[in-house]
Amino acid sequence: MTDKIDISLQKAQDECSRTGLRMTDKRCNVLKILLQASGPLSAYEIADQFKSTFAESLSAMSAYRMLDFLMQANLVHKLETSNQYLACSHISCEHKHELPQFLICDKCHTVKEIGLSKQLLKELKDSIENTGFALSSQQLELHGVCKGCQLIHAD
Amino acid sequence: MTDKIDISLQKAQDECSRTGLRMTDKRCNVLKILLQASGPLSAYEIADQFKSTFAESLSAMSAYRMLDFLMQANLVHKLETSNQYLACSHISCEHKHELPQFLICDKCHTVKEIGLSKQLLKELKDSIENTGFALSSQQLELHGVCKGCQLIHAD
DNA sequence: TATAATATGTTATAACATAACATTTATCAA
DNA sequence: TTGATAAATGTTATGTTATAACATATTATA
Ligand SMILES: [Zn+2]
Ligand SMILES: [Zn+2]
Ligand SMILES: [Zn+2]
Ligand SMILES: [Zn+2]
Repeated sequence: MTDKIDISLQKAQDECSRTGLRMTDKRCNVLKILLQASGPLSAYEIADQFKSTFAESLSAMSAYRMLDFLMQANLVHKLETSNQYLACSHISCEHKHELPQFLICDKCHTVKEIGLSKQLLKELKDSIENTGFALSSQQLELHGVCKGCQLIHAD
Repeated sequence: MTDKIDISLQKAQDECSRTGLRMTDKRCNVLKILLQASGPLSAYEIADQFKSTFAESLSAMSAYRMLDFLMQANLVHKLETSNQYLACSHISCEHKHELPQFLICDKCHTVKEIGLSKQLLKELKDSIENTGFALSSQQLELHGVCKGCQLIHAD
């Protein structure tokens, strides 16, 4: 049985072939680590996990370079508010996002990549661009407390 | 003539007195540097400017502590996407913000603290909280290119 | 195969942030 | 006023995140 991670890796490979990007083994394994991770990881954590998972060295410097590649390929996002990296949730589906949006739980540190309504995003975009400011495709990072943690830490 | 910076400093003092927060000379001078700055500054830049402006030492460690205080007092904001600090634009007015919003120009690095409409913020908040996620008062940091830079760097 | 371009390895260092403990200054009860 | 306490600041060390610079290896392609 091929699981979701394998499907995502295959899709990532295919997409890179199609667009002429070079998905090397190491880059693929960095992506694999992020796909398997239960939450976002720092570049140094990724390098450490790479070493223990694949019994192969990877310097933090290399991790940063591979993350840069994966971000350019839209396979990985960086959380700018926490300096961590995560695999895009939409690799295995066809869903394309112009403006990724993340809900970050400050208790358990899980991150949910959500899709706000087109309507709402349009209003937000219009409202900002009316001031003359040209938005680059930047993401929304919203912090708070997830459902699970609200139940646990009810105080 | 008392300028806007002096008014802001006075207001900050008053507000601290009222709420029992201790606004020391050093803290006040850190705020002054941010009020005078043409853009957001890193903690280390603040320490450097403090030294040259007031001919008095300030370690980066102290700068961080004073920034923490000023943020708690809602006089200073931190840009989480660039690790920089700036004075709140609304010290001298009565305007209170629950969710500060920043437009950050990636060319000239100026930052504008804006106020999106209550209506739009409510829609955004509702839309997120419908997923069960409880937003903490987090800010929006939106990157792009400001009006001025669009004219200059038209390419 | 020779050449160039790209990817990765390696070392050093810059930039951002916190920990831990000492000293000074402010607050307040006796 | 003074002594105890708490808060602020000084100081040093260290942890964390990120980039620079140059060497070597791998891949593409002419
Ligand atoms: Zn995504
Ligand atoms: Zn949670
Ligand atoms: Zn503000
Ligand atoms: Zn600009």
